[in-house]
Amino acid sequence: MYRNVHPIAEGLIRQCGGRATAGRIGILSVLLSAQQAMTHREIEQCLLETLPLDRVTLYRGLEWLVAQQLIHKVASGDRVWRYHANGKAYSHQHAHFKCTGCSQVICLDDLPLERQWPLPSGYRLQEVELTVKGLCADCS
Amino acid sequence: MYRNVHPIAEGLIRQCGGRATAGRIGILSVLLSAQQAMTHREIEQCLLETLPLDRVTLYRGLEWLVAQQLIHKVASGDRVWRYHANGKAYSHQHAHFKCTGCSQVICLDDLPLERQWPLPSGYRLQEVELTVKGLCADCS
DNA sequence: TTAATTTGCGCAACTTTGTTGCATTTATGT
DNA sequence: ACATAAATGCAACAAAGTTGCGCAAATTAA
Repeated sequence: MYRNVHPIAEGLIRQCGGRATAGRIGILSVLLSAQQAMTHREIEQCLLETLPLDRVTLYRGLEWLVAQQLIHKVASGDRVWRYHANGKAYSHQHAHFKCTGCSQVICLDDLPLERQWPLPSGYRLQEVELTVKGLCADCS
Repeated sequence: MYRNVHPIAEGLIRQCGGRATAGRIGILSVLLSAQQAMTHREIEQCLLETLPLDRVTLYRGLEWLVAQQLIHKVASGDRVWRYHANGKAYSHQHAHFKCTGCSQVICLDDLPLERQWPLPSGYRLQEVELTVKGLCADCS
């Protein structure tokens, strides 16, 4: 399935001036064709048959892709990072929904985070991390 | 400093019908007199001289206090739980601010979380986790 | 096309955060 | 003070993530 996006992934990586290695292309392809944010584990599992990568390589690949802003990291409250490809739709700040049933994480684009958040005086806002938890359509 | 709150902590624990052990009283006292949410590490460090607790005991003490709703857990995106005493002000859902400079976490009571969050149809909301990141007055 | 160089990969070992099982100790009601 | 249920401490384990280093592969230069 996600093989279709290989050329796209490779193009994106080359545009960043980085080496287009099998690992990076594979990782980015998985994330590009994923519907939700994925954990390190899930990505590893997904690549297991076609491209078995070392844990460390996967971590470093993800780290690099985040640095290039091709993907972004999501902290969803269970001490595990999740990763999601940055489509045009996701280049801005956005909230996430985490299903307490199946643990899947999706992006909520409709939630406006660019509003004013009242902070104590002297405090400066940099980023807003909003995770709505609940049950998805399948689990409820 | 936090010795003053020992009797208060003990009272709160007894009200829950739990054993008033030195460990629980110590942990709750630290959190009651803390200005921000604290990590397991910070609490351990804080008790080191007066009441050196086993790591596991501390984890279990915190777990119990959370179950009794005397304290609450905060997930602040760095894979580390933080704990904060539940004053009256904190018994409702509220947001947190995490300083990207000094990593301290404070509670933001003014942010209304009880508003409507637009979710996909079929999705049911359970809980909202909102962390605003930025620089605190000291770090900016 | 080949050689040189830079960059990424894989392995092993380590760290941090948190959990589980079990024997011992302690708080509390009688 | 005594019995007992519950909390503690120890050891071992587990998951997520990081670091160092030699080797291999992707670019670049020749």
